[in-house]
This record gives sequence, structure tokens and C-alpha cells, in this order.
Amino acid sequence: MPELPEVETIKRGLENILLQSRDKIHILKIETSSLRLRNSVRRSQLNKVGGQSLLNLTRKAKYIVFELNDFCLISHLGMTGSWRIEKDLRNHDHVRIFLSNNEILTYNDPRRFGVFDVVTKRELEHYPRFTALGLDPILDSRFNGEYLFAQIRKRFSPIKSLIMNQQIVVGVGNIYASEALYLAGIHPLTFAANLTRVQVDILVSAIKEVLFDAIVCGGSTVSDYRQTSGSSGDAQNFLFVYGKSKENCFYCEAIIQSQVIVGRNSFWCPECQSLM
DNA sequence: CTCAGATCCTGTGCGC
DNA sequence: TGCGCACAGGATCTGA
Repeated sequence: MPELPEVETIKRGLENILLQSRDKIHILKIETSSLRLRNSVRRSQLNKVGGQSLLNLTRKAKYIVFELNDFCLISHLGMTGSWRIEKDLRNHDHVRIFLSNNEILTYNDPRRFGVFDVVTKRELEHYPRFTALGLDPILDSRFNGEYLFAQIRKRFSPIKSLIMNQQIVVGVGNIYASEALYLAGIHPLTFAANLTRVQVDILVSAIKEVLFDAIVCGGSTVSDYRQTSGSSGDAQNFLFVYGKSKENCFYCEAIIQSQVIVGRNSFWCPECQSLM
């Protein structure tokens, strides 16, 4: 479900709810469902978070990290994960965090592609899922044309699959990959090694712009994504190509094309995006 | 190492 | 109305 802008929006929503009160909120206990997500949480770790305070929230790639006194909770939303504050139990609720303010913070995930983990702060420094991550286009100023060009200059796969590769650049998923390539005027099937340095510079700017604008809009609600508050995102109203197969290009009115590229449906304008 | 494809799941929407 | 199928915003594993 969520790409960088959606995860960032959810993280900010959780910040408003969990970190704004005068008294620090602490965790009473955490319960998990019997069905496992992509990982399984060590029960011994889970039992130690009782009494720990919620101190801070950060986003690492598409992960949300809840910082406690001695531990960190790690959450990846997969395709269909969501967090909400509600006492009622719903189908597909997999993690319930009972809070000292008498609220329950609940993780729901029908497809169970998400990750929920509990690690010590020391373990976080070498957390396996974090060690190979590429640069963050929003948070890390080292993500520039020089970096991306060096990463892809010898790669012979379609550029779209490489900007979705989290080991190169994090946060870009299937929607914003198509959108960024459209903005940059680059055909998604272009072999990465064929891109010029100038094109890569433009692509880097396009990725930053697409993600930044989507954060401002509160993320894209294509089917079921919701902000923590429950409201829809707004960015889906500003998409140019994603999901717009057979519609007219906003600028040139050519018919938007679509094709599965490395397993993911991809959208582009045949006039505005040239294949190198 | 690199790359394409399969895989983990459930829900939804479409065509018949 | 009901059924089967294709597809869905991600990451990881396998085998070529």
C-alpha cells in the first residue's frame, strides 16, 4: 500500500496523537494475533516493553520506528497495513498496543505483508532490514545526480525497477516511480545504463518533487490507504499517469500506455517520455 | 553479482 | 446473483 509519502503522513499523524500530550504516554502491554506477519516477534522482547514510554517517532525508508526508553518498535506497512486508535477489535487486527491514556493503538493488515518488530536500541544499530537501505530522497542531501548516476551507470535493467530498488533509493514505490519518470520525460523501459548524466539529474529532481508534493497532499488514497486520522490522502488527485491507462496525457493528449515491467504495472506517455 | 519471476496473503472488482 | 479470475501501493527468495 504505502510509499514514502504515505508512511511519512502516517508517522506525522501518530506523532500528533502520541507525542503531543503533556504527560508522556507509556505502554502497558502489547498483544499480537496468532497469525504471523512477514516476520515473527520474539515473545521475550514483547513482554519487556511494558512500562516503557513513547519518546519519539522516526521514519526509516518505508519503516516507522517508535522509540521507547530501552527498545524500539519497528513497523513496515507492507501493502495493506494501517495504524489506528480504537478500542474495538476488527478483522485483521494483528498488533494491539495498550497505552497509559486508556487508548489502544492497533495495527491492521489484511494481506499480512507488513513487519512488526521489537528490538533493543543497540540491536537497532545493526538491524538487518536497515543495513542495506539506499539513500532517502527527502531526508538525505547526499541523494543527488552524482550518487544515482554512479549507482545505475552499469545496470542493465529498466530504470523504473531501479528507482524502486530500496538498496539504491528508498521510498519510491509503484505509483511514484511512474509519476517521477513521467515528470522527468524518461520512458520506464529505458535501460539505466543508457541514461545520460543530465537525464539522471532531472530524474533525481523529479523523484524529490513527486514525493515532496505527495507528502504535502497527505499521500495518495488509491483504494484503502488512510491517514492516522482516518481521512483520505489527496495526492491521487494530482497523478498524471498512474492508473490512467487509455486516458489522455495532461500535456500532449497522447494516449497513456501501460505495461507490466518487472512484475509491476507501469504507466507512461508515449510522446512525453522517450525511450533511449 | 545481476536480473526476472515467483512467492507470501486477503479483498475487490470485473466479465461471464 | 454467483463464480472464477486478475489484480492490488512491497520485499525477499530462487534459479538462471
